[in-house]
Amino acid sequence: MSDVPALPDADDPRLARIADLPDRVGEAVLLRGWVTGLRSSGKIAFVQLRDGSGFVQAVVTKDGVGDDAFDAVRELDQEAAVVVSGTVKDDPRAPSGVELNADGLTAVAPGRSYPITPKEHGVDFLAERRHLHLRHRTPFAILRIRDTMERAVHDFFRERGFLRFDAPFFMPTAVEGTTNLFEIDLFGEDAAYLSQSGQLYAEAGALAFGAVYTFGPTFRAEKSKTRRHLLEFWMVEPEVAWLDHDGNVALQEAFVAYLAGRVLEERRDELAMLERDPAPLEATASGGFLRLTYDEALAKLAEAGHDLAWGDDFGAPHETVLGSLSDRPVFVEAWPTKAKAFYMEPYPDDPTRVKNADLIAPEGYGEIIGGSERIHDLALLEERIREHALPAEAFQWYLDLRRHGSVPHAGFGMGLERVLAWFTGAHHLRDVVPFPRMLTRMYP
RNA sequence: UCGGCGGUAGCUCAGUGGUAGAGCGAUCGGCUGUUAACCGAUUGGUCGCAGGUUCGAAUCCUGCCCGCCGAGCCA
Repeated sequence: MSDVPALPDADDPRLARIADLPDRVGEAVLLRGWVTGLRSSGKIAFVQLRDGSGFVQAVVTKDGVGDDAFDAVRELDQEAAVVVSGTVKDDPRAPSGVELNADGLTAVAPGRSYPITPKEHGVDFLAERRHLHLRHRTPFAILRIRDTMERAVHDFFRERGFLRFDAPFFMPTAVEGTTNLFEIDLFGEDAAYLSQSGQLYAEAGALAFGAVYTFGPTFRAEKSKTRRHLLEFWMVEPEVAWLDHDGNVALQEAFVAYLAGRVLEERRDELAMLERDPAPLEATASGGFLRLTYDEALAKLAEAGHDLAWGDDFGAPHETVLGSLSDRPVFVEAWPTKAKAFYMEPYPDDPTRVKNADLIAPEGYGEIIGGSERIHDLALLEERIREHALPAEAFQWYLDLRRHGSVPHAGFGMGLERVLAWFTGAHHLRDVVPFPRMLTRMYP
């Protein structure tokens, strides 16, 4: 490979990341990156660069680098890999405040007719090239915010003494009878399913460790084709022994407020790149979420012209109405028992309602959390399993949790992508995952 | 699964019965401060697939494929 130019040593003190350039004004640096755009005239060229940490413009003049080098710069194409040397310079005309006065530029690899040109592209075109689209500004900003949120999830629970507790992804049966599951062939023996929730296992963890959380991918074989659905998404599921419904709601509010706060702390620039108004995140970070009972929500919906019967579940349009009641998420509590999952604890003075809450995001992003106090009485749980026609033998281990030292406990599940999409103002959940998995998209 | 919309140049789209179009991109040339630069030239086609109606179909009809948005279900 004699045509590959010599690369700088990894310990060369001049090596810099674009993100660090504002701290190195006046220094001679080396950047390793890729060309995102190029404009030139006869004697000056503007090379747009990215290096994974940020974006910056290098200015190359014919006088500065010589005729041959200048001509070589003008030959660069989009996504050519380059090593650029130069001096960092303050410049108010630059979006990031700095740019690079280049005195040398080495092409490492050509971009070779890079397909994602500076031009509007359709959803399918970009999805087909997701592996390349990741290099561009919008995915760059969103996935950096995703990284911050994932770290914040762990920090939040660690600071509160929770144990990270990994639930299995292969499951012997459905957690809830209603949802469609992906079936896996296990050597022709009994079928297994991909996990749609780690909750039942997290309950075992809560009774073993006090407070645990799971965080991992979750699979739903629903033929949903809306901006709020993926076949594979990431869910956070805390579960806490001795926690009651009110404590559960308080935990959820503190958690979502913390996530919003961390994004505001660490990713202001990325929100700005996305032209996302930070105001809803600021409101959310301060807590104080609106709490409605199911009955109050029904009344609000009736005022908005949506007449539902008591016991009906809410559809997407109804969630949008409820989410628009506040500039931060809205809790809907005390749902009809018959509309909810078998494991939810009923109110002792009104068994037609359960101690649960859904948390609905503003701006039409839908439900971001579902949580409840769990049934801890053995006889009641056995009765519910029968009522829901669930296979009792598969739930014996789950019933054991009620046979041996059962205590009240509660938890919830938060869909990471729903929250992330709302925080970033993304149009679709597929935009907030590196490689989204959908009904119509399994490549790349 | 159901409903609505769509598939024409590399990309985004216009074209509703009579010679296949525009902008952008790409290529070449020009320009010393550009930010989706600008100016000039060049390059561009299995009109989703199959069948039908017609003198003639991108355009009308039938079937199929694919995608987008939504509903249901859910986070």
